[in-house]
Amino acid sequence: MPATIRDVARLAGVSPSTVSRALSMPAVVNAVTRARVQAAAEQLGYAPNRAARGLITGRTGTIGLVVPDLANPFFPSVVKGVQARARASDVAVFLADTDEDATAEVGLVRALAKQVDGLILCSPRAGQDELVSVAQETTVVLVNRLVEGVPAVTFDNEGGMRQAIAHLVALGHRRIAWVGGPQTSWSSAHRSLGLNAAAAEHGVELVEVGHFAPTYDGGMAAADQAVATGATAVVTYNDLVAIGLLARLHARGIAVPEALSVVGIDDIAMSRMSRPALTTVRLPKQKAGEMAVELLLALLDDPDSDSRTQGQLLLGELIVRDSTGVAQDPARP
Amino acid sequence: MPATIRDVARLAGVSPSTVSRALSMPAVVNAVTRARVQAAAEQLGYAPNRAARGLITGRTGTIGLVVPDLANPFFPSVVKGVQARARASDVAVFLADTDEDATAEVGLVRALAKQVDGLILCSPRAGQDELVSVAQETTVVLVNRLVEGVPAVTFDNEGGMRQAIAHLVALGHRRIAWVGGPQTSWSSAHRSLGLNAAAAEHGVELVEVGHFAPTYDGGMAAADQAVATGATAVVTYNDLVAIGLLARLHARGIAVPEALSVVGIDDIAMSRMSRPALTTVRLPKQKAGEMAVELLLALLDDPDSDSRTQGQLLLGELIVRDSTGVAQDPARP
DNA sequence: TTGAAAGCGCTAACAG
DNA sequence: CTGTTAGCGCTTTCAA
Repeated sequence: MPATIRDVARLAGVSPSTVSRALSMPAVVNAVTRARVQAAAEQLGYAPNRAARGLITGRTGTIGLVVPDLANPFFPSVVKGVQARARASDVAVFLADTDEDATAEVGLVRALAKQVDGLILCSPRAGQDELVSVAQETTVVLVNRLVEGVPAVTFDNEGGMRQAIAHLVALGHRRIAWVGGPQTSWSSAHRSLGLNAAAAEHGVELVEVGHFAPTYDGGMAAADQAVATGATAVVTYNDLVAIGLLARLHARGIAVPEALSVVGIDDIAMSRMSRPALTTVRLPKQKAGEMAVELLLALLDDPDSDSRTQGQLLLGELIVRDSTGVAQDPARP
Repeated sequence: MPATIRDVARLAGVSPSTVSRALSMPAVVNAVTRARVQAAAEQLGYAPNRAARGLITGRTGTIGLVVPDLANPFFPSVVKGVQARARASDVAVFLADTDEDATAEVGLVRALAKQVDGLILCSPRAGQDELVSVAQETTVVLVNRLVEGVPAVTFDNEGGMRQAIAHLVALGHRRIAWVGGPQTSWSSAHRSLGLNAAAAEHGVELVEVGHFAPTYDGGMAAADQAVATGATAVVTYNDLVAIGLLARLHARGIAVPEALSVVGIDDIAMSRMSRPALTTVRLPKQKAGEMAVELLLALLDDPDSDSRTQGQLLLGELIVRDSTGVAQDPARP
């Protein structure tokens, strides 16, 4: 039986409204009354009932976070960031995992929307139109996805790919393969763009070897095609794919980095632990989660804030490990 | 401006209470009225306001889930299970990550407790007394931790260890090392117990090499001591430790499984991907999450249910991969 | 600066 | 089976 505001009021010898004010607009009540109220609240271990407050303010103090698959190590990092930042502002987080099901995602989002002040959708699989329509009904912040008119926190895919190419070119690679992610993936498309642009700038060849699942098995599947391109280096859609690719190369006896260099993207914890350790473009995943909350809270406080159109762009950082090395000189085979 | 129960009532030409009943106790209202109400609700896209409902029923339709560290691949699996099962019963999940901070954990749990119907604490780091005290204030289900009088879903550590030992003994190992987890870890203690019992039964030696962080780095740190025991096989606190240990063994040029066999516990996704692939005891992590929700909901419906005392014990399953092999015959060195 | 009163949206008695 | 009434705990006018 938790204490109510009336219990506090009675104990402090004031009215409930004064208690309410003393606690949420302290500036507006007399210092000594305020002290008395605070003491009473303390003594009773009073905490306002959020449901009751929400009923009247229309705010729940809760945000929703939707991710495609927690088993993908990319997402727990983002979730941690969201959590941490949300807690700092005393907002609770509803978490939902869609299991990579774009259809279920939309339903889930709509259901969640009614219970929260705002939503963070991380790498949503839904179509653009659906996202726009959801964004019209609720305050939404996207992470790792850009949709016209919807606020978002994204990674600088182009810049990251530019760094990867610069690194490989510096090592002497002249023919580089790209193992793309899912056909519909927003980030895969942008990574490809950045790669092509950077390759063109450096005057090196970029060979795309199609689309694969963003998983270990996807990487296993992609390996042989990557090898067949004759490239001396491969960049993959993400680290999981790179690690799968590494496994298949090992099975085939193809040495990394001696015969083929491999670069991943994300810098998940596993990348450090792979053999050889994986060169990758680190994305500030946790930071992205934090910024998404920040943006969402700002939007909630001031819906007309121009962050609505702007969003945030987070830079990636090239992490060089053992999976990239010097290309053989093609003149001396 | 979402539709309220009065909007629906007006459109259906009935009173708000009838709408309420038609929607939450359909059996008790006339079929044709019910149909009319349902149609009206549908048409207006009506969804009951949970806060308002909670205010009166005292139920929020929300449970809290607390984990020590989402970055540890064990936990996302549990979370997925919790999610899935909770969604099936239309309850939302508040997720909190304590960052392995036992002190913060208690505060977080207490704060969360006021906003939810019940709590699931996964591998809590808090002390036994604190857990008991929390359990007195709220409905709590523990996962992967046993505390007298608090309902729990746990894994059969003893049984799992028995399987691991049986496997190693069958391969000819006679001296087996155990790399323990954190000193205060409930599961580490029980795994040690099971290992010792099984070793005794089989008449083989078990050597404990102390306590290490339950991480990749912990495994790196443990490797040399494990080797120094002269054991031909090592069982580690968890897969992450095993994989770190594998890395250090590789660096030292110690072949696995030829020179040393390694067994992990958990079967995280990474275990399949390690080189060599890791033999491990698979724990039904997702299942544990599902069962925890199930138990919690049962307790919520019937607080006197005797599941309170019982809890659930989930069995582990030995998964044999390449990291275990036949021991050398000590007679023929 | 404080109190009284009204009401957020819903459900639970209690009549009818 | 259905409507009326009251009230969950809180915030917010409106007066004092």
